[in-house]
This record gives sequence, C-alpha cells and structure tokens, in this order.
Amino acid sequence: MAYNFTAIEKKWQKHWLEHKSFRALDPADAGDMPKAYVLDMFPYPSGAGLHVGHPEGYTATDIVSRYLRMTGHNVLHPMGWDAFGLPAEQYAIKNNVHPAETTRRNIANFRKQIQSLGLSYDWDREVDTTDVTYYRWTQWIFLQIYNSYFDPVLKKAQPITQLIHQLENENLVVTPDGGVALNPQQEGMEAIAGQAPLVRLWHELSPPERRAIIDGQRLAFTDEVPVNWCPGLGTVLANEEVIDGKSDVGGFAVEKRPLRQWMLRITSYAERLIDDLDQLQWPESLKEMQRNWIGRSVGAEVDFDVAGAQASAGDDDAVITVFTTRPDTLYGATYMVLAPEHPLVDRLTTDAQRPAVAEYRQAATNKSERDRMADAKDKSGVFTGAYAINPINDEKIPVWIADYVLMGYGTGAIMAVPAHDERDFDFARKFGLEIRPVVKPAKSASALNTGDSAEATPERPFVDEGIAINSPVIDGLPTRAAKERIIEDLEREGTGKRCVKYKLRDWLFSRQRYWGEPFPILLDSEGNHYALPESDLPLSLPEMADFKPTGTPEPPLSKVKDWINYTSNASPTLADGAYTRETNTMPQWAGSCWYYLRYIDPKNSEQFVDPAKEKYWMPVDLYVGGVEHAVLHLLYARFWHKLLFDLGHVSTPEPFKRLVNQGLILGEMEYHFFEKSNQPISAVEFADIDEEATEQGVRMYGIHKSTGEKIYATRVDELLVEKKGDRHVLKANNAIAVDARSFKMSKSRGNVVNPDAIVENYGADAFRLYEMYMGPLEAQKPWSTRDIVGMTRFLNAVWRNFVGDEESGKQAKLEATPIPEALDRMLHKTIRKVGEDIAGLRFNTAIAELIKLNNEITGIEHVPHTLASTFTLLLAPFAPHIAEELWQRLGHSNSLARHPWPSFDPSKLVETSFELAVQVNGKVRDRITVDAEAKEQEIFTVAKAAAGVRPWMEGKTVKSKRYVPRRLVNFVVD
RNA sequence: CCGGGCGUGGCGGAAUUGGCAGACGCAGCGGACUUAAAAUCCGCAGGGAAUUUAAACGCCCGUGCGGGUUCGAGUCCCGCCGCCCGGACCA
Repeated sequence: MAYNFTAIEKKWQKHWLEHKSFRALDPADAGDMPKAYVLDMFPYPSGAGLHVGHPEGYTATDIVSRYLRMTGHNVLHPMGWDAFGLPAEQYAIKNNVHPAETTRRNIANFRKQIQSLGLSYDWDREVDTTDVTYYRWTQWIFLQIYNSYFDPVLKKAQPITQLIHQLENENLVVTPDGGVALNPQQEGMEAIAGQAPLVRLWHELSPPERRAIIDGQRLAFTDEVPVNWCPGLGTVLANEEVIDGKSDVGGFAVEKRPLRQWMLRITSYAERLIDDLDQLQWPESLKEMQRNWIGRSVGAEVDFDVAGAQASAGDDDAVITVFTTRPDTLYGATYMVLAPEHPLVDRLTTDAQRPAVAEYRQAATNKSERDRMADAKDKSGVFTGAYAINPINDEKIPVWIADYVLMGYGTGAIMAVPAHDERDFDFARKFGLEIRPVVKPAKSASALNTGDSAEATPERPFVDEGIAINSPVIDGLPTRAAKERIIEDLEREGTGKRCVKYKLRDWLFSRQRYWGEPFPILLDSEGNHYALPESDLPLSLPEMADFKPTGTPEPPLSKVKDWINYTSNASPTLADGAYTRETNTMPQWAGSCWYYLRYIDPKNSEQFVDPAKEKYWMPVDLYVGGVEHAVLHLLYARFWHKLLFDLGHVSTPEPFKRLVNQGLILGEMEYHFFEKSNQPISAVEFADIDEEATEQGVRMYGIHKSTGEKIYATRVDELLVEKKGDRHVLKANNAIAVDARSFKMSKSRGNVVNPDAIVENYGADAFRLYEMYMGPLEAQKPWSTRDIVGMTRFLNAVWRNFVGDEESGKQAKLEATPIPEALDRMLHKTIRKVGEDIAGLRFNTAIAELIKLNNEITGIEHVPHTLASTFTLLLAPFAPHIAEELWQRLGHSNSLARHPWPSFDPSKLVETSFELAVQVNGKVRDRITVDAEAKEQEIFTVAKAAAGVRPWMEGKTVKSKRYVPRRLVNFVVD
C-alpha cells in the first residue's frame, strides 16, 4: 500500500503556512547570513487556472530556495499576481461580470493551486498589481518618468527641474526643431562668424513655447503618431504586442492610425539596454533576441542636395538626408528612394509626375502593414521627377518614392546601391535603373569576414564586405577602412556624419481600456498636461458598471463624469483651477515592470521600497520564466529599472543577474497517418505538415509532395505503431509511415493537462519530481502522464525503507548502526552530486542520483538511522512534504526547512581500488581492477597481461601506451 | 532569406566536457510471492551475424548523413540533411 500523500501534504502545507516557515528576514534580522533572491515570473491569473507549464519553473526555483535555506542563506522567494490586462477584461465583458470580481476569484484559485504544490513562498509578501496599495506606486513611478528627461551627455535620466535650470541659466539653448542643445557660446564656438544664430535662448520664448520645449523632453510624453489601433480589442497596442500584423492577444487585425498617445522614451536607453546585456548571466539566445529587437546599426547620415528647379533659391531645406550602414558604397548610389510618407515628397515632385506620385502615395496609405510585407518580393515605386546630387561625386541621380522604404526607420530615405543591396537590386531591375558595382569580393576570404566570393553582376548583387572599386577616393580599401575614410571625408565637407540608429521605437504606453492603472495626469482646458500632485496618490480606478470599450479611441473612463473632473486648490505644484483627468489607462506591462522591487518591502506605505532593504536584496540572483517575455516584460522592466537607477531610487543598473527560461511542456506524443479514399498514404510523401482550426476542431494536415493536394490526417493509437529504421510506421502495413510528434498544449486541441488532477491522483511530491525529472529545465519536452508512476514508486520505496509497509504491517528496521562502507561512500557521492546539480539547475540528474541511492538502500536489511536522516534531508528540496513527514517519524522535532544541508567528507569519496578499461587501438578488450595506490608501470604490466588483451597484442609491437588515471589504459600497436 | 539552438534505444533522457555510450525513469520480457490479480521484490533488455539442443563468453556494427583531426570522437573541425525557436523590405 502506498503512503497517504494526500493527508501528509495537507498536514505540512498547513504547518508551513501557520509557522510562516519560509519568511524572509529583513536585513536587520539576518545577521551575517548571505542573501539570495530567487524569483519566479509572477503569473497572470487567468480564468483557466494553472497550467502544467507554471509548476515547472516554480518547482525549479522552489528546489533552489529550499536548498539555499538549508545551506544557511536568507532567502527571498515571493509570489504575486500580474492581474491587470486585456484577457481579464475580455473575459469580464463576455461573461458580464466585473473584472475586479473575476480577478479576485482567479487569484484565489491560483493561490489555492499554487499552495497545493507545497511551494515555499513567503506569503506575507504577496503582491497584486490591481491592489490600489500597489498601483499607487506604479503611478508614483510614472510620475518619476514624467518628471525626468534624458541627459545626452551624462547618458542618464535626470529630473526635469534640472533641465529647466540649465535652460534658464542658458547653458542650454533651444534648436530650430524644438530640441535642446548645449549653448554654442558656452562651448566657445562663438567664433564661427557670420552664422545666423538659429538657436534661441530661454528668455526669448513665450510660456507656451517653453512648455512645449519641456514637454518635448520628458521621458513620458504625448505624441500624435501612427499607432497600432486594434478595433477588435478597442485599444492601441505597442509594437511588441503586434505579431504579423495581428494582436498578440486574440489575433485581431491591427491598423495604423494617427492618434495622440502617451509614450515612454525607451529609445533613449537603447544603447545601455544593448551594452549592459553583456554583464548578465542570461541565455545567449535571449540576449540575442533583445539585441535584434533593439536593432543597433552603425553607419552614417549623408546629405544629398536636391538638384535643379525644385531647389528654389534660398530654400536651404531642400536636402535629403539618408541613413546608410554602407557609406563605402556611396559611389554606387545610382538613385534615391524616399518613403511615400516622407515630408519632402510634395516639394520635390515635378508637375509632370504629380498625378502618378499622388496615386502611389494614396495606394501606399491604404495598404496595411501586412500587405506591405506580403508584397515584399515585388517592388513598386514611382519617379518624383526630381534629382539629387551625390555629395561625393556631384552626380545627378533620380529620386523615387517606394513603399519598401519605411518612414519609421532611419531617416525615411535611402541612397540606393543596387549592386550591393538585394532590395535596391530588385527595384533597379524592375525599373531599369543603373547597377554599378563598387565592391568586389576580397581574394582571401579569411582576411575579411565575407562568405560570398561571387562579384556583383547584372544578374545578382554582392552584399558582403570586400574591396572597394570604381570609387576614386577609396579604391582598393577593404570595406571597414573604406567606411571610415568616407565618413571622415563627409564630416570634413559637412555633408554627413557618423551615426547609430536603432530599430527600437518608443513605448506606446496608453490603452483605451478600463482594467488598468489610471494615469496620474491632469489636463487643463487647452489640453496641456500636469502631474497629479503626489499627495493625491493613489488615484483609484473608479467603479464602473459599463466598462466596455467605446469602439472608438475614446477610453471607457471618459464615461465617468464625476471622476474626470478635478479642482486644484492651494496645491504647491499645481495652479488653482479646474482640470480633467487623463482617461487612458496604462498597459498590462506597467505593473510587472517593478513588482520584484515591491516584494522587498510590500507593506511600505511611505515609499515604493525602503532603500536599505532594496540595497540588501537586489539584484535578483535567479529569475526563472518563459521565453515569451523576451522582448516585452524583460525589456520594459530593464528600462524602468535603469530609469529608477539614474534617479537614485535603486542601487543596481540591472535588475535580474541570472535568468533561465524554462522549456515549454508539450502535450502527449501523438501519431497521425494520412489516407485518401480509405487508401493510406505514407507520411513521407507529405510536406508542410501543420495543423489548423476547422469545424471539427483542430486538425492536422499535410501537403502531398507530388500532387500538391492538402489531406487531413487521422490520429492513430500508439499500440498500432512501431518503429522501423528511422521512422514510425503502422504495424499493419510497414510501408505506411506515420507522423509522430507532440503539440503545444491548447484548449482547442484538448491536450491540456490539469495540474489539480495530477496532484489529486499522484500527490504534489510525485508531480514535482516528475516535472523536474522530465529533462533539463531549459529543454522543451513532451508530457507523459504514464511516466509519473516512476516517481510514485520511488517515493513509496523511500517510505517502505524508512517507515515500512503499513498494509502488511512490515516495519522498517532502523538502527543506530554505522553505515556500511560501500553505502557510505555512495551516500557522500550523492551528497556532493545533489548539491552541485541543484546549484547548476540539473534537477533531473540529481533525482536520478537519489533514486540510485534509494535502490541501494532497498537491498539492505537494517537501515542505519543516520543514513535515513541524511537521505531525507537530500530529498527535502524536491519532495518536501514526504521529507518533513519522514523527518518527524525519524524522531526529529523541528521542521527540516532550515536544518543544515548534509556535508560530504571528501576523504570518503576516495576509492581504495577501481576498475580500468584496457583498450588496444582504442577498442576495449578487457577490464582490470587496480589498487588506488598502483603506479603507472604496474598498471601497464597488469593491463598487458589481462586475458582479453593478450590475443590482440601477440606478435605486435607496442608503439605507445597511455594511462588516463582512473579511466583506462590504451595500447597502440601496429 | 537571416540569426540562435538541437539531432543518442520503443519513449523521456544520462555520459565527470576528448577517455568503458545508453546512467536513472517509463513501456516491454522472464522469474519469485499469491488460489488469482494488484502491489512488491529479483533478473533481462541498442542492433547484427555466426556457433549451439540452449545459454554464456567472445566477435562485428552502432550517438541524423558524408569526410577530417586524434592513440581514442556522442563530444572538436569541414560539408550536407532534418527538426525547433526567434527575426525579417531595418537601408
């Protein structure tokens, strides 16, 4: 009979909660214990409840936390809820309940489910992003952002008051485009004579002008920009939330439309967000994803004058600035392309070309982002009639507009070098423009990092680096040097400059939805915005019965008339008078940008976190979560953290020192075969096997390789399948290969595994062990319910060994005897291995080691008490409930949660003798057992004499011999 | 198309980082206990050929495929094939 896991698990869960067993100590109480901050990505408490993917990461961090507590660390291991956001609201609307109500219910359910897994969280530190005592500080942080600007010299955020001060004392001046720059007079550049001073001084500006300048510098600012408007969700979305032109949540169509929105200036941090990745212990793939998303390209901006009539006299703005990463190909620029939306297009276009240009621009506007991407292969465009002058050789080149150039990247204009750029090449071919090679492949490919060795021809561009040709100034120079030379020349002539561009866009921060943090912002009658006085925080989300989106960009909160209005009276920071509130709300990601800081000091009503506590606990030592947050949560949180760091509110430049992505858990393995008119067809004849939603649910299909026909597949039971060679085939007909794979778990597929059911049937301990035993934490792996029984058997065996079999009444015989030598050596090896594996997050091999040791213990009649106790401690991080129960039954009075972790004795690990493999020419021919003290020569003698070795050595001469200590001997003979 | 990762028994996966491939678990097979079954315990288990009444030992092949380096390669190098993830008209 199995041990009663249900009763034991309930008992200890209650014990831990009541005794607050996992309370993290504040720094003042921690003495000299080293700290460890072990963090899970907190869940979004959906109505569907926990998924088997959640406990994977949670169990991993739990094992680490429990291990660290037993090794004397002060461990902060908290859990909370990321509860604002679209899904809750969508669900609430559909089911006609208030999102606060569903959120409350979902959190209660999640908490219950998580607690049933025996995870060692400090529940006194639970946070909920929708709790007003939490989001009050989200609002406070927003005000910090609002009241800051990015100092380009210091490369960090500074209070906006400092900017105003610098403008007032005229260290800074206002540039013609409304930006801010160092005062050239202060810079000692007054001597540049004759130049009309285009910059203006602070005292020359009117109050509205001053306000515009300041608001234009804030790190939280409003801007009218083309945004991702999603009618299906009734809100705008950030770039990161749009995948292939559809909303990440729900998959609704997204269109571009210009709207006035709150933005966060994350682009100011692009450089630091990329550079600081180097100091993080994160998976390389994840760092690479962030680098790609931020998208740094180094190159030059080059000014092209517009030629001829269009550049009318005195019109010094008739300059087209392009961005290029290949300034070395400037001589190969045979035409230019502007984005259709480029502001200069109107002025450049000749009368003759005006109708064609207007038509093209109209068509481009109507095209969705999706269509534009879909048409990528077939280039389109129109000649403007204008020409530009290439500054390097004064050549006149035509100016086109085309939608393959995007207004949102670089300067919205390019110099086209068709010989060395695929897109320019396609375009030039289509419209018969000149293709002029100016780079040739380097002769020795190793000298330069180029893989391509074929020159550019009229049939094919050459896009790699190489040697400059047909380029007077730089002929013969390799690409890197050529770039440098051109940039120097351009800078000297004043026609260009070195420049770094980022793909990253500013973070669109407002949403037209109800279920989010209200902005602590007030608007006056002219639409100017002001910070809500801090004394008015928190700004609570008003109760609303009808919180549905309005269907227009007008947010739902605009319907709450008595909430909107605000009257200021004797505020130190705000002029008296009537204001209205900002009615947008913050996006889902706001709350998760700083929750890890709130855990440190969750009840503080004076500050978002106590600085002393923050300094003690930060940074997070281990952060585990899914890779889906690579460019959303993890980028946003790093941004906020750096900003708070700049303003002196936190002590570290990065929040998460070490991060691990847990791998996706897939559904059970499935087998499918194809058939047409009841005739089975082998799966090898199909390509592009995929699945799609149909009326009969999700179905798998394949495209027949020769006929191109799309055929649906039928699921077939595992028992009817066998493996032949390298493919799975039907047992009944081995000619028919079947498709074998496991799919992502999804409701529509019906292959979701419910953790509650697993806990009920197998217990939390077996569930935890199974999740960790499936494979490496980071690996994607298929679920297999059948396999859990292995862990149940293991736990039952441990129970029998240390307690006994309650059904047969057979008691385990525990005795105060010393541990037999061989077993003792194994025990010490296990102690070492389990400790090392936990630290390296290799839980699967740690568990295998425990199973091995337990299998050995099964073989002995009388179990030494110390062996049982030590084993129990080693098991505790993995299967804490049964471990606590065993610990108690072994006669220990206290919980083992903070009992010192067993230490191993290195001298016990030394074996007195060991087995060596004896190889001849690399093949094992025999094995010998030698004494640990044996000398190399003795070992060779014994090895040579081994029975299995002699036949292979006879008549041969030994050319060399090798001894790898403790492993093998190898004789090389001819 | 570009970037990152992976490929080991029927399945999940080990392999001290260049040193006895397949630890451990599942599924399977044989045996013990049992009236029987479950549970439990003990044992066998990558493939192959040949020998043999049969088995063991021994032998050969084997980590996606082809080559290379090395006394020795799952591990390192080169070239393919396949799968997964991410990005993609980013100038």
